[in-house]
Amino acid sequence: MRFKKDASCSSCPFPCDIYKNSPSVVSGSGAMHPLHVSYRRHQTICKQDSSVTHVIYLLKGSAKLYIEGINHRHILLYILTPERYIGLLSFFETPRYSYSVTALEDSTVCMVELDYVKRLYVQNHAFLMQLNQAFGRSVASIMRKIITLNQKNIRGRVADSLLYLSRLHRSDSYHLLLTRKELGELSAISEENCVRILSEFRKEGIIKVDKRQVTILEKDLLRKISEFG
Amino acid sequence: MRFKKDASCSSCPFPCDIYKNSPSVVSGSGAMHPLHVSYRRHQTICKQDSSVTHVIYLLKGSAKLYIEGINHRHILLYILTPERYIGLLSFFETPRYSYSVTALEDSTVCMVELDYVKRLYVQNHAFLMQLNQAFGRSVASIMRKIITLNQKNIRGRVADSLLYLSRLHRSDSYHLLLTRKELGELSAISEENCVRILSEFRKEGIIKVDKRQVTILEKDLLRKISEFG
DNA sequence: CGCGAGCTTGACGTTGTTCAACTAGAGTGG
DNA sequence: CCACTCTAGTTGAACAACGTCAAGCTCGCG
Repeated sequence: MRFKKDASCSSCPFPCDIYKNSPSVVSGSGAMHPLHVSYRRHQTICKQDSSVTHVIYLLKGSAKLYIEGINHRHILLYILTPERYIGLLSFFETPRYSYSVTALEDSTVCMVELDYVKRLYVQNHAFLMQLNQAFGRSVASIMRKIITLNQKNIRGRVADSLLYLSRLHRSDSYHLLLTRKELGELSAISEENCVRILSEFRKEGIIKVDKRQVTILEKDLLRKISEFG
Repeated sequence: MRFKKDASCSSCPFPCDIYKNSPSVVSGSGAMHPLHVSYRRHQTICKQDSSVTHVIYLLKGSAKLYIEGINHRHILLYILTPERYIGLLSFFETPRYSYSVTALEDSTVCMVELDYVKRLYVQNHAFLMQLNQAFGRSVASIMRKIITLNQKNIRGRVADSLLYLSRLHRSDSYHLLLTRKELGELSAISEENCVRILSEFRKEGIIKVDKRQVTILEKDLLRKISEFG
């Protein structure tokens, strides 16, 4: 279950970019009507093919962004952490989401109506450029993902995922937010092979794994494996 | 080799979106300075990792957009035909291209300085939305591509590519602009397997192939193969 | 205590890549 | 005009990489 409540931005503990860039009065009428919504692990924040009505901003927690393919097999593109847009890619897009987002931990988001953001967008150059740049970075990262998934072997792809998570957590030792199956989806491999590679890396002394706690011991080696080998 | 000449938009035989959306005077000074450039087959129009300085608009010919991966292996994302933006994805992006574009036929493009387009962009809502929507469609198509490349077998991927080209040419019979190797890159498979699948499809009576001329005979069947199997 | 979710490992079969050899046609220079 | 060379296309066979299936293990929870 989830709760909703109207939020007032001036009292919001997590003032977001949209609020920061809002003038005191947005012409064209209509107020912001921000809506804070909480989700628990496994709950879907937005669903592929459903219509895009709000810009969603992640305030607390974490979530996975993935595309649903054939037979509902998932490919996990990246993990969202505060404070990032969730609805960003789709904001510029056709009216429907081309991906799904699901909470990994209990999470809170702020939803702002799309129309409001579009009005803000055309009035505020700085905000416009901010959105566009964030968007551009997403595209660049998707391009890299395509290369990784198609041209690296599974060891390289798992190494990539582990390094990605290390950057995300800003530490060489972190708690995996993902199950083995999800880590496999992030690397576009089967759960079984994901486990196998983790075991290999552990036996080779490259990483330490205790349940979901991962520690990278040989970062340079892992980087070499990620680059191909 | 390529030739350059300054062009005047009012006399341009291919007036583009940028021109159509330009007011008579763009405030903030600076004229448009459009530049028409011709390329021959195999010449590179823009190069992955080089800096983005112009918005490029394809006027005549055709070109392939691809990302260069490990060991210079290419993945062909799509084919550009008039009148489409080439530099579009990168316009919103970081200062460097995340892909390369190479002419498939002798082609002509129009280049407009990025700064000019950015000024235009913030002044003209309609143009802004036009760009954003074109951009959004690109993203949606890349998402579908990821699914295709990762979750379909090679028969399905080649079927996909043939159907894609059929939509592009608006005909069930068309001249392949691509070599077998390039058709393989579009499907992210090896040249040899690409040839093999084409032969299979031919023997099964699904397509007719005479050198580069392809005719789809059993479109429904091809669609089924593309959907998996 | 039993059950289910997450994790782990081995064995096996399929899929797709790579290597190698060969053909056809187009372009080039003696 | 013919030998040459280069590119594009084609096919077969060997091999490696992954996915799938099956079995079992652990831990937390009702």
